Amino acid sequence: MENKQSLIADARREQIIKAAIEALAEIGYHNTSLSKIANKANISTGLISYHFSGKEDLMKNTLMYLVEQERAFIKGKVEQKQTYMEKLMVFIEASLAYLGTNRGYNTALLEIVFNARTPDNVPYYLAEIDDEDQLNVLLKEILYKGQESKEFGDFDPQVIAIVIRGAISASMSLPQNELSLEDYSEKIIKSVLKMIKE
Amino acid sequence: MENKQSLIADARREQIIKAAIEALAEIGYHNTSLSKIANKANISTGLISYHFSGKEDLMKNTLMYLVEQERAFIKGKVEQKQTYMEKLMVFIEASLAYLGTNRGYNTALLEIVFNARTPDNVPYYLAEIDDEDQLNVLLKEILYKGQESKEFGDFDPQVIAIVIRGAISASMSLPQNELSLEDYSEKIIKSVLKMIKE
Amino acid sequence: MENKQSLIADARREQIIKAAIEALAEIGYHNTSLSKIANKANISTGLISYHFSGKEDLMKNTLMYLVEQERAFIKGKVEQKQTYMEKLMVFIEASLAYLGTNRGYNTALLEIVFNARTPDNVPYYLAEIDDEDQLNVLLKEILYKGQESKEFGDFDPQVIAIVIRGAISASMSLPQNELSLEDYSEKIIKSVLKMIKE
Amino acid sequence: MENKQSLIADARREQIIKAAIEALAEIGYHNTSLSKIANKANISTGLISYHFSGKEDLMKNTLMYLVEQERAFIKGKVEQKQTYMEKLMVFIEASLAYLGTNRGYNTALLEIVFNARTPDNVPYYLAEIDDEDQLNVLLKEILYKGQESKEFGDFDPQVIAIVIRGAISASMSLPQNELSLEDYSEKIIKSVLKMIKE
DNA sequence: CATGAATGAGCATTCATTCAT
DNA sequence: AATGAATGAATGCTCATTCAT
Repeated sequence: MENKQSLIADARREQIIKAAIEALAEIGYHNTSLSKIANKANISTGLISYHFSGKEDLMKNTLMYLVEQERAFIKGKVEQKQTYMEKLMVFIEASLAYLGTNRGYNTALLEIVFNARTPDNVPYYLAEIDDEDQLNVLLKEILYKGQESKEFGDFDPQVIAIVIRGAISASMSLPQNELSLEDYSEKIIKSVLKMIKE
Repeated sequence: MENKQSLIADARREQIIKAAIEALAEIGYHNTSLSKIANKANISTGLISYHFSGKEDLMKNTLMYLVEQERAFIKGKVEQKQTYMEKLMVFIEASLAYLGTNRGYNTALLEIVFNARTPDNVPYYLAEIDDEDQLNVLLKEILYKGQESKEFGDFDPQVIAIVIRGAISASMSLPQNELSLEDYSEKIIKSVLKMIKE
Repeated sequence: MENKQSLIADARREQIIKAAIEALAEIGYHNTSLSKIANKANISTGLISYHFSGKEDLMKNTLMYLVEQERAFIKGKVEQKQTYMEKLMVFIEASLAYLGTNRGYNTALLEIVFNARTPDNVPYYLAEIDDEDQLNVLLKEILYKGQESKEFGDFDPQVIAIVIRGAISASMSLPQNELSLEDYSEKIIKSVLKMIKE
Repeated sequence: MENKQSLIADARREQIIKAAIEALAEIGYHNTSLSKIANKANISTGLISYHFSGKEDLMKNTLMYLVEQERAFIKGKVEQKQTYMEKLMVFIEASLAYLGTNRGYNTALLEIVFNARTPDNVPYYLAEIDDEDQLNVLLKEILYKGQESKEFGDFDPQVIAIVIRGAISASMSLPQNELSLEDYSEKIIKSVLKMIKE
């Protein structure tokens, strides 16, 4: 019985989260009210408050959902490769591809990260939210092990990780007409290789 | 007469903008109301509406102010150098230094860019607001002319510009205790040099 | 269940409308704010916005309510009469009586008609709001059928309708001490009869 | 010196009043703010407060101006006629013609009469504003003297005056496409003659 | 006589949240 | 589990008025 109810509850929660993502992508964080989300999900406002302890809780859960989607996609691609060089290349490729194909998800994520704040008013983009960003952990691991296995040369993995992730994020502000995502991907990889080469 | 009055108005506008920056940095865009700004500036809410046509107008002007501060600082440093190699290095150095010493200004800028929207609901971070980001123009110029003068090797200036600016932005999320800004700056420069070397 | 809830909502809407009428009659349209109406109804301001989409919507509904009250009263009296002559006389009589006994309602109606504007800024008193004024339709019908049945003589029903309704409206500005409503009613009827006599 | 200043002041007052009339006709009383009037007149808001003791004072003066314009026009026409019958006919004709040619003025007048209130919150349309409406006095005089001179039959001049003025006011809500003002004028006169005939 | 800076109150509206049902 | 009625606070904004210059 509890199981069944829990299933219903879980489905409801996901339904609400998906409605939230849609709203965030379309109208942005600060126009996204609980009642607009409720509208999109065809449920009552009160029901959201029943399933989430408040707006902040909903946003935190939505963010976790979005992060998990991206992480799973990229991790899946990386695990299919053997060498760290390949893993690194596919990490960059997959990251850019995910951003390219899931504009809405990415917009929603940005809206939350740059707008939501913890109860003590720290913005998410500065907060050391729970466990350290898992994609960063993955990337640093690739770089570190690539050095250990002598595939890569000498560099500070933490710094290079930041540079790579910066380059990926920056792709968002690419002038879309001048440079295709594929070209950008290729060129970024080439540049990164120069940085990590022996 | 007009001059004097205009000076008063200009001073007021700057006072309001500075109060807005403070508020943005402290409590974030979506908690920053006109009345909180007015409070900080010790003036009435209505006076803000008298000097700016609305909240959006105030935010746009605040953004312009912030961008101009940063641009002036960095451009000043760059112009003191002769070779493009030096110009590039000081561009990165100055950018990171500015971010390090003006956390509040940078936070305020981010809050606006990622939260404000044009009247037709396009977020600033996607909108092709006014002329293309002037710092980007400056950076691309350095890279381009450095290639022409044979100081730099072969690469796509636009892509490298994005990577560099991504690395600079990403410095914001540096784990502050593990790596000093100076170290980061040095290491970034070293990595960048690898990318642009002949 | 739905029925019960809907009844609650309907009762609330009528309560709000009645509070609006009171406020309009007492302090006039442009001093009648939602919060003053809320105060009169002992509810919160937000609740008005919950039941009506905005001030204009509330005013439109209030106007419809007022018009319907008057129409129902007069139409009821008219239907009790057989000949068109009698119908016409009772139309005038009832109109004046309604105005006399429901000063507040009539004031509220005037306040709305002469102050409210459609979203495109057309005043209600010029706008071809919904169907043509139903009382006018009723009056013109009486005049027209009275001509057909040879009870009345020859005249333009539309013009006479305007004159009659003008005379009724003008009663509002009667110097109340010099001439009683009953006397006025009687004299108006006598004059009107002269106009429509064969 | 005083004379010259007074002339300037008078011109200023008229300029402000004319700007007010324009604003009232275009956007209605409740959207007409002092600053919008000031804008139209190309002067500062404060100057209006200098020449009029407040918004109510300005509106009262604007109303007086409008009433005087209409009164002068109609009285001029009436005085050119000799018999009371002719005077009556031209009174109606001129009233309707004035309304037809001065829509803006008439709209402004309505906006004031139905929106402005005395300091003790009595609406102008109910207030026994200063001297009794001068056009009403003129009309009653025509009717009364016409009876004395045996041109007209027996009726209550006050009641007939109200009816006539009601008919004139009602012309405002004439369906403009179906009936021309000239036709209406002619038909009204014919009907009125029936009422006052011996 | 005229300006423009400034105030403070009031406005309609939206929102997150609560609660009885 | 779910609804919809209700609250009270907050928001951006406009306004009539005042006042030093």
